[in-house]
Amino acid sequence: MTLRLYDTLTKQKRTLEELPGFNRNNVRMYVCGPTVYDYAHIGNARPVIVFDVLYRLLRHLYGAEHVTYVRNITDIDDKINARAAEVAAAKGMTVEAARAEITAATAKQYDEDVAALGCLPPTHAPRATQYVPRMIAMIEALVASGHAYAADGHVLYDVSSKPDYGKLARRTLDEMIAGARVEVAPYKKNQMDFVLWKPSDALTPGWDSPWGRGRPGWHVECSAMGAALLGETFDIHGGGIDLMFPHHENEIAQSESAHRGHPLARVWMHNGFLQVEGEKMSKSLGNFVTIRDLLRGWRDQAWSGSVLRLAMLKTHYRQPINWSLRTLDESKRELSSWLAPIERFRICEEFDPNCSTTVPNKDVVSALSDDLGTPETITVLHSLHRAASRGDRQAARSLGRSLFFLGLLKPELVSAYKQGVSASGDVTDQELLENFALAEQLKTALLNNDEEFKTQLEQALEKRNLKAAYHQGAVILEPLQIGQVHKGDEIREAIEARNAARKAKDFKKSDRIRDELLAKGIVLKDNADGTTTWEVKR
RNA sequence: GGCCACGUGGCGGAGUGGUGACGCAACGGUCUGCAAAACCGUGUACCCCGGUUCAAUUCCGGGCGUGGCCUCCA
Repeated sequence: MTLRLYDTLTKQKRTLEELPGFNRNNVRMYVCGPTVYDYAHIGNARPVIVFDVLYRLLRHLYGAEHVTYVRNITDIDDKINARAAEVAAAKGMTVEAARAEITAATAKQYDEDVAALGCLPPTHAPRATQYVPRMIAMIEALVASGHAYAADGHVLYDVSSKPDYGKLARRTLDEMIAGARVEVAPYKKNQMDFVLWKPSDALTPGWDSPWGRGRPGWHVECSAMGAALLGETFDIHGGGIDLMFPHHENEIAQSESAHRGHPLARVWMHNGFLQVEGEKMSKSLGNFVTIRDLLRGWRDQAWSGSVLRLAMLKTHYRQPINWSLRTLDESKRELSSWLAPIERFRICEEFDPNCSTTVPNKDVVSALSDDLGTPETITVLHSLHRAASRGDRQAARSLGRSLFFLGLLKPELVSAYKQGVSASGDVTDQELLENFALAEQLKTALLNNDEEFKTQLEQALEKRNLKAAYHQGAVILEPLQIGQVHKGDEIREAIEARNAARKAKDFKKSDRIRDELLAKGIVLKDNADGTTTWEVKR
């Protein structure tokens, strides 16, 4: 299987294995991670999910031990500093302590959010603060080679020192200057020169350097971390399309200049933007949605991380995506329909919940190998589902494995199946997903010591005849003990009474029972095998 | 103002120079006492105007619309 990926730098699909220097025993990917000063929003979720799928594909193609994935955490940043100054003043602590507190808490939240979306942890998640000496060394090298200059406490990259500056954004220096709308700092030689190092005052976190106490510029953080963990040239560099300029352009300039012209990445990948209900997502428009919001409940519904993930993968990663309730709802429907045969054939029992990967269907691999064709992948899943629904156990197995591979079927969900949550016969896949979403929320509540939210969720579970058991940070849902009076028993009794009436051909009575349940929002289904199941009316 | 994407049926969303992916919804059918579910089946879609071509939704040019970048931003 050859992997082809669209390279933003050359504007064409490249076959990874044919690129000079590619080594299948050492495949390296760098993706720009979050700046940790606030909750991650669903726009942030897109690259994380997209590149997680790529990471999984690379592990499958080349072996997990041969793939290194770095996703950094930016914990040096002026937005963070601004917030740190506020917190420091309010709590009477140093700015450095405040900065550390804010970034640690936000990074933890980020990890939880991303895990809920079914993403594997990257091989390395370096923090900028751990690499300041590397950054200083890189800046010194740039000054020494004439690509950078110190001025007025700052160190700036000299864009005129690199003739091909602008090659990623496909803009010449003249075009950039023509379009620029920013005031030019007086110490800059060229208008487009960007900061590698800037001075910090007493109220701003800073590190000692040859140019005085200061802090690195944003772009150099990624260049230094990438080089430290992946070497001068690596295979794939990813991120959102909005980072293409200036961030990635500047990374290229710095890294290539510091590394004797060696290219930074063999392939540059950029995911498209996300809108909410057709509008740009912004706090001022009031349509700003964080990952956390969605997992806790959005538009009066709890959404499982798997549903969000599927909704994100329905659109090809380079296309713009419109985030809407309708798409989420459809994703939920599709995912639950896929789970039906998996449950019926007890496919999950074949999986090892501790195994992070499993062998997917070959058509899935083939679709993904053509520039991450997730829409085509979903088509494959549908056709497997169709075959499985017709009774093809092999197809059900392949579907299950593929969903597992794609991160759409999580080990925890497998555990839930194994725990028999769905085996009682009166829980549908639809509900199972909802239960699972509750379990995920519960996990979040636990991690945040949010007792109120936890109690609220436990009550919601109780209404569904479930209770939560906690084992080493994992949440496992278990059916309530038999003997307790709960809704499920009432429904079961009603179903039994109705089936008795049906047997006696007293359809008037049986229909009345069904109507009574319907009035309570319970829909009955008489299955082909003679059993009767119920679900909550949609 | 400069640069760049995108515009496909009721909805989501692929793809292609010439027999209408795929899903959701809708409609018809099969099955079951009836429903529901499940299964089977059903669609004269490619923003507008020119051009190239035997043939364009697909290529080229122009227009309109939406969005992004040029400033922190996934």
